[in-house]
Amino acid sequence: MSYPFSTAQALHLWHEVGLSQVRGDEPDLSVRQMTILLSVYLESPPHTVRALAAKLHVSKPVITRALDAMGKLGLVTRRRDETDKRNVLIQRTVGGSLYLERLADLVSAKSQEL
Amino acid sequence: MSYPFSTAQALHLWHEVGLSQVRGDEPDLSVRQMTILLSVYLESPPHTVRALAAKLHVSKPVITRALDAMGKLGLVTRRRDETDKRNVLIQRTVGGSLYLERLADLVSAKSQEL
DNA sequence: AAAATATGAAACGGTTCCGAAACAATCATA
DNA sequence: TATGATTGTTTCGGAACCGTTTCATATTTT
Repeated sequence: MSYPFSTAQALHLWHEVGLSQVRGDEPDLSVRQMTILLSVYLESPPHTVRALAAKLHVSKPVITRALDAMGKLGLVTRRRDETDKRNVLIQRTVGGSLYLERLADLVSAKSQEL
Repeated sequence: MSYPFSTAQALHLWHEVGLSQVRGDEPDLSVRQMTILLSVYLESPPHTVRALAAKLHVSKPVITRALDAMGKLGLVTRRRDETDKRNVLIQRTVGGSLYLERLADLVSAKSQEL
């Protein structure tokens, strides 16, 4: 992107994307859940509960519960770390990839209508 | 903005803004609440519960409760419509303006770091 | 004036989330 | 091997949100 947003454009973009999410049938994730999901998909593994909690400045139970919820939606999976069985490794799924792909397309499309 | 986002840039922007919101002390609004707030501030008055519910494809109680919550935070106010006393007019506040101003600055700033 | 309509809020039961604390499992250390 | 740390989960009471239904008030229609 060559030029940054104006603040007015930023709000319009947020509004449009929010409208699409609220109107749509997809269950809309909370800001926390979405941020966790994006961390898992945009940053390099491994992803652990503790590391995510520290990164987002939230407690570990917040991460655990968000993973429960997103796991039910098929957006992430958990697996035990075999080298250190205390750890849980959060893994990507096809469903999560598709979900974020749709989000990215939506944002990208709305950014062209400014 | 001269060029639209790439989908990868869109996800990075969403991630960065989400991180700032989750980390910050501000209470983060739900997607629905945020979208209602943006509708009130970006579109021309008057704003009624019914119109907002229709616009977002949600039920009226969803709007009422969101207004309750955001009212407590000082982001919006309600006033009776004197010409049709069934209506409630949702009004902007200084607090709401400042809140969205901070959001806009955040998004605009993060969009420059892509 | 009476009945039907419209609007927003309140009540209800169920689900989800929160922070704090307690917990089981695993690892590291001595 | 026993003790202490570390990791993720669970539990607890409290709060918020959901959809549906019911309600009070106000307006419109007949």
